[in-house]
Amino acid sequence: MTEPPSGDELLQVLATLANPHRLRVVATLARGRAYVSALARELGISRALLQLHLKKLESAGLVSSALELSPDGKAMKFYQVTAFGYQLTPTTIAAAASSLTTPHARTEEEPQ
Amino acid sequence: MTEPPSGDELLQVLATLANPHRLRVVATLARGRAYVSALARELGISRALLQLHLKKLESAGLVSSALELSPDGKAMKFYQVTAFGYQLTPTTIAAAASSLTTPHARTEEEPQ
DNA sequence: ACGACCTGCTAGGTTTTCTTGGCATGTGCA
DNA sequence: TGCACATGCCAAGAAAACCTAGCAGGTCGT
Repeated sequence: MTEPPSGDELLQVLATLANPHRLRVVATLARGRAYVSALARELGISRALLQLHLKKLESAGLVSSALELSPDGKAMKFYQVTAFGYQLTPTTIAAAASSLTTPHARTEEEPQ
Repeated sequence: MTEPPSGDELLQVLATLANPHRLRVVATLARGRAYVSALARELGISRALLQLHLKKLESAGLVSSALELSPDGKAMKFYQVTAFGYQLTPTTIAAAASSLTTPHARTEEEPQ
């Protein structure tokens, strides 16, 4: 993204991409859209597993989906990558980290 | 980095940065080097926990350390960020994913 | 000797993530 | 009707990550 992401957004993107399956999903979709079952076959993983990974990728905004009807009437859900772009440097991380919502038990602060 | 990272390298970097504590560590070190105990106090986390995070960061090549002796003879381990830079786009991910060696990621040896 | 600093390690429990297998829905076609 | 294909969801075990508490070592100054 052109504007710097919030800490939480960056964290979600990083956590989402930090998985070999999801990395492959993004890589495969980068070469063209595909529907779930076909993608599962191409990647050699189960459909249930792929769906969970796609769910995470979509909730992180890295892929998007569109439910379409094939010519023979079957419902098929197509996924495609979004045009995301994140720069990972000490500086960009420093900027994002300042807006992290602390998941910290001890220093839990209340908005006064 | 300037040349495209391997899939495994990218995966390790992503997994390492996908943690709020480690994100804060990088952010803090980006403003200047620091030694472990001081960094732990500044971040408000235990030293043991910080050391584990620093270990991961260093093994991913995101920070580096140098053991130095303070003027009064105490050994202090200073950490600093490396000048890393990773671009995260569908294209760069597609390039990296082709060199992934982990469908089920079991590069660890069994404890015995 | 003691307290205040610095470092490093690890066993253990908790929490989160990952993965499988099953079951549900629906369509089209022989 | 039965088969092949598409979708979705969830329970529960397996695996990995996380964090704490406690141990060890060291130097310095009072």
